Amino acid sequence: MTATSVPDDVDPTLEPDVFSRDCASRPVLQNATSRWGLLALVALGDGELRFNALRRRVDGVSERMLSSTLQSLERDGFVNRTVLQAIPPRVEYSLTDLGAEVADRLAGLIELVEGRLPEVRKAQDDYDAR
Amino acid sequence: MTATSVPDDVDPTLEPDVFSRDCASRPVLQNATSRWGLLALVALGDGELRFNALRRRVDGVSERMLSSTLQSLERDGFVNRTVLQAIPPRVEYSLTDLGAEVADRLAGLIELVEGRLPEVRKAQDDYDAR
DNA sequence: CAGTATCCATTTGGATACTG
DNA sequence: CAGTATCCAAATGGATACTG
Repeated sequence: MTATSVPDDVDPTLEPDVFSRDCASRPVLQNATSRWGLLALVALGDGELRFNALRRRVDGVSERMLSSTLQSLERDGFVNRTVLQAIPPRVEYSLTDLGAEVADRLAGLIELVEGRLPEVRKAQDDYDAR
Repeated sequence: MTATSVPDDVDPTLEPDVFSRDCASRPVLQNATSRWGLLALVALGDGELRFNALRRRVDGVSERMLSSTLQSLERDGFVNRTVLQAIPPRVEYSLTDLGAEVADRLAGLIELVEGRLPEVRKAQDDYDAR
């Protein structure tokens, strides 16, 4: 065994391991799977959308939360923000290549959960009945 | 067109649509993709674990959060909780069939994000440099 | 239209101590 | 060992009003 002063699970440049406390992938995953992040990514998977169109699609999201969610997704490289010079202002949101891959996986997850929802409801009813 | 007093996007028994505000799949997805729910599910994908073993695997989770996370996952039918009568007490956590399918998808998502982490870091640096 | 600013309520989450 | 109970700090999230 060789002695080392650099434990793998703290070095951010080698072999990311999400199970380690400080892994950089954790906050990225949280942005992508957050309440509104997940829905925004999947909504954009069907094509680019402007701010208010996206807000209508993601039913229930406030302006503030959609705005900050999109900023996080843009920062992580999942979403492109394109400002079109015009009056009134137009801003188009679209997925990057990476964002599209993430969105595909999330769409699969949603499809799975929606499809098995009766099973989930049953489990919930059984659990609550105890 | 036929008149109806039951809009599809509010009736919870037909065609769940996650984009609708009251869709029952939303809280289920949030439990599965929450900060600790995602890690617990994927950790259990490698085999059943006892409470403290799971806690060690999911680095950084508190007892309280792991406990409440597991309760949510059990309620939704993703996790089985088995109490083995013994002293000291033993409780085994494992995935249901549905939980295993969800965990597979989440593991794929994690693998994707970990693998593309350099790309994400680059995007973050570019964004922060503005 | 596409946000930002402000304020406030709710939720989440962590530390610690304790129990069967 | 496998939790629960309590307390408190911080983050999340919503409503509303306002701006370029």
